[in-house]
Amino acid sequence: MTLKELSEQLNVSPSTISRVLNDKPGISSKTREKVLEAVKQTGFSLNYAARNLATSEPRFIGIIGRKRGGQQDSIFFHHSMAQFEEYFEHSEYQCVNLSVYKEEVDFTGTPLSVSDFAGFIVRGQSFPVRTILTLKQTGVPIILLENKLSETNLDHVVCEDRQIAFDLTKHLIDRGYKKIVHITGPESWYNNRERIAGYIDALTQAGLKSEILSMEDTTVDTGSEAFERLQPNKLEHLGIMMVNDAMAIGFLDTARKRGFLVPSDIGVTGFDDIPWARLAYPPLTTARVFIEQMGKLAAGRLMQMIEDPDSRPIAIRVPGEIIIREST
Amino acid sequence: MTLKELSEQLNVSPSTISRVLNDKPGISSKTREKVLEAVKQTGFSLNYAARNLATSEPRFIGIIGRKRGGQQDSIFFHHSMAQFEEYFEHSEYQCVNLSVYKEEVDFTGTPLSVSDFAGFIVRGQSFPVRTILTLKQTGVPIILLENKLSETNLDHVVCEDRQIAFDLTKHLIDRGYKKIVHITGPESWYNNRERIAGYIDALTQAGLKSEILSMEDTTVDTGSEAFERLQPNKLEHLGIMMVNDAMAIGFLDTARKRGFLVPSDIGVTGFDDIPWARLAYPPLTTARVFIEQMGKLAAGRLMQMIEDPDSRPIAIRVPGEIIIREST
DNA sequence: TTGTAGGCGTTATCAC
DNA sequence: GTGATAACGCCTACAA
Repeated sequence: MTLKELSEQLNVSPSTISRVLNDKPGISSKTREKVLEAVKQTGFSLNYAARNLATSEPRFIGIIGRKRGGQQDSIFFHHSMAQFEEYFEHSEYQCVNLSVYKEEVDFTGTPLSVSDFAGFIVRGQSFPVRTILTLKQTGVPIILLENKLSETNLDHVVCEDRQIAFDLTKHLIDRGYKKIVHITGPESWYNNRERIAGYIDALTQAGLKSEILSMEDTTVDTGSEAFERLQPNKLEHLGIMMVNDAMAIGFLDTARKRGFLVPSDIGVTGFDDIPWARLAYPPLTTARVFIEQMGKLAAGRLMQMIEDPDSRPIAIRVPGEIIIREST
Repeated sequence: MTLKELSEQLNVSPSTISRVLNDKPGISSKTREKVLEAVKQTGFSLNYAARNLATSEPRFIGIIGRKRGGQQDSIFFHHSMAQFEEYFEHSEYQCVNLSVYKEEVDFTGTPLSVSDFAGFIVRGQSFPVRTILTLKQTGVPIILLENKLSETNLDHVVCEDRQIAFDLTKHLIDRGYKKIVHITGPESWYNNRERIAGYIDALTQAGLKSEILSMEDTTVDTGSEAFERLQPNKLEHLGIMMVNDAMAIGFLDTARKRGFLVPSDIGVTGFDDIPWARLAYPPLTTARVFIEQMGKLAAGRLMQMIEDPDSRPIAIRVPGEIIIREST
């Protein structure tokens, strides 16, 4: 059904209905109610295409992340996606997931183009800076979630990576581990760099020497691999501050297979508190990151940016929470 | 840039460019190439809204599932979503996730309406039949993934739930467990019913008595709870055929805490082979379900249905693969 | 407070 | 083979 058809039924003009449906002023409450009632009865809804053609106001929110095919990302993906969708549900915006396996966001051959987007949420680390900068040049508001760019001023929502890493490291020190190693992923990722800084802060404060092992990725498998590369011996009484839970769980698994006792021979901390962390054996000491809250904050801030395109970029930082279990 | 603007640059009419871009016949290869070249140069792309308004051809694929807030769903969600998106990437269609917490799909207040959708993929179990039937009445092609409706003939992609459940149960019998219990979720879910059938098939064949415990949900927590409800004793030499991995992992965790040895006191099998199954302690015997492949099949079949709306509904069934680890 | 008319960018139909 | 023209359904001046 079209506006015109409905208007004929109601003996009003299409514009009147349009005004009611767009909450425009200057309509008598009597007609307004009559229209609203009829809309409800008939289940009428405005045609997106026609509407967008007339106003050229974009109605989509693009959620962008890089798919890495790994399992460790799926929980974060799911939880933050759910927050975005919930936030924009029944708003005038529709979320669309634009995550790609490649390094570029590419609309060719796609029904949508950049001009259909009111804003973008860019999730996570594994995106080249160049790609984000290209996106920025479109002029569409962008907010980064779990990332931050030093190259340019972009709104972003991150957790207090550095502080949390500091706290975790300090916890290992307090537990009395002799040598404390940090195992991390690519240093091109913002949060890895921050966590390294927090680790070093804590060691420096305690007068200990730092040792960092960087892996190519941050999966369960690279966690296992890290154990093999490290070749720990029990006398070292090692404390491991892992950059995330998935790696920590892989590390724990291999340590157990090699006959190491956790936490007595080696202590391990994770980062994120994914649902499986408490089910690891032994249950993983880690830091809870409030990803749902962060997702909601990102969506809310993006909405502000859309409504007020001139607002200056801000940083939103969400604290974490250390959760001590039996792996330390 | 608009078609008209581009046409002025090129000294051809808008219709000509439109024809080229839509692969219509009746264009000299010279003009065709000239246009294609200019489009590439300028990065021009057709306006979705205008295009849709003119053709009224829907360009969206709706992915529908019910969000349950649990973690156990996220891996399946992520993996199948990734397959849909990959399949429709650079097609004329755009995937949109319409998953909801409620029981209805509701477009009110949303920029999109039913008429924007070329097809729907309905994922998983936790949707009332009524909702799916309502959706069906729109006339838009629908395919069910990991579900099947006896109420009506709908295309669907499922795994061989019954056969796999049979194989898992048989494995427990072969391992010599005395009493074999099946722990499942709501019987309103298609795959739970199928798995129960497979379990009973195997027990009947072996001349054993069945015992089924149904829980409200199929999460890690309900897995733990199932252990408490069952109150096993070691003399029973129990084999547990769990309806999924998450529950099995919860069960294992609690069993260990209560001092039970797996697999000697109790044997446990999962279902799905989620990435965490091999990391459970002990590593979980389970059945691998090829969710990526199933997602791709669903997308492909939906595409066929869109192209040929009269094709008769079919069932696609994908076998699983038993993976024996140390929990049995 | 309400109605009328023109235009948004594309496609389809018809004419050349 | 190509160009003109009329829709598609909605919004927004402007008119009443």
